[in-house]
Amino acid sequence: MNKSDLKLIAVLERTGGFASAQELHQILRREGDGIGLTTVYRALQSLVDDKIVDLLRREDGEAIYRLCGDTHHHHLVCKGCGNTVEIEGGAIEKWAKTMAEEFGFREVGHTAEIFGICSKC
Amino acid sequence: MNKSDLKLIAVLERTGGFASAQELHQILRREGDGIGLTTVYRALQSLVDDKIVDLLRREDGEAIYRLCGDTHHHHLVCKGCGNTVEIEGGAIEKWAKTMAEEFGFREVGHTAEIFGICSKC
DNA sequence: TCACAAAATGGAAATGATTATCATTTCCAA
DNA sequence: TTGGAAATGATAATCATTTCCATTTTGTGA
Ligand SMILES: [Zn+2]
Ligand SMILES: [Zn+2]
Ligand SMILES: [Zn+2]
Ligand SMILES: [Zn+2]
Repeated sequence: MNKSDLKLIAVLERTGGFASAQELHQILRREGDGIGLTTVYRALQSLVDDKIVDLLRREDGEAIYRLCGDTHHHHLVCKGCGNTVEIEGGAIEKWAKTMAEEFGFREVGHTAEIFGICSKC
Repeated sequence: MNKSDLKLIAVLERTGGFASAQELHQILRREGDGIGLTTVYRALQSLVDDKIVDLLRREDGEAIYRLCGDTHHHHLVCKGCGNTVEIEGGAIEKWAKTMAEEFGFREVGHTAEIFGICSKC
């Protein structure tokens, strides 16, 4: 956990929601921080490894990042404003386990996200 | 539905599982078909629009495609061999709907995939 | 405080998937 | 047959991400 990691955590806290590496880099630059894009990518990768931020993908495949709680969870994301709610996925966990057993899969993981338009939008 | 679309459907039928645009292009080229990469991308995009193929993403964000049934469903994918099972997600559908209602979201969609190691691997 | 190795940093170039252009070819209905 | 629309594919352009590498910063023992 070095200086750059902390900078990224700070900006993610400030912005909330998901943002891409490029966007986070621009924000920091705009604020006068001379951090390099390479360092932004490195810090984000490190934070993902440490499970401090979530990585998921926009529809076009671009990686987006968000500060997250420390427990396994899923997201409800607004396609309008990007507002995000962390939700708990009891039903999913059970479903994934059941399906995996039924078909004889092991070392099982899963992804599940919900997206729509929030009440404000 | 033009000639190229049919070629792509044919090769996807033959290979089964997911493959990237680049991989599908290589396969066709290897078989002597002079189809261009551009056309492969166009055909795949068109098939996705028509809901004839599924588009999902590798961990690195690369798009992968697979011929699929015509009803809403999810996937159980082997990380070893790529073998894929279409599964039905009743629990997910209910979960997504419930969560969306609880937080006042509308026009709701969702993604859910399970991945692991199949019994053969 | 000083010297020095390890870690961190950032700019530039490389990579690789996807998309945009555009000239040419194929289709097809009149 | 013919004129225009649709399809095609080579090439170039985009754009996110990674690699490389030289420089700077940091930490530590003498
Ligand atoms: Zn919203
Ligand atoms: Zn889960
Ligand atoms: Zn397998
Ligand atoms: Zn579903």
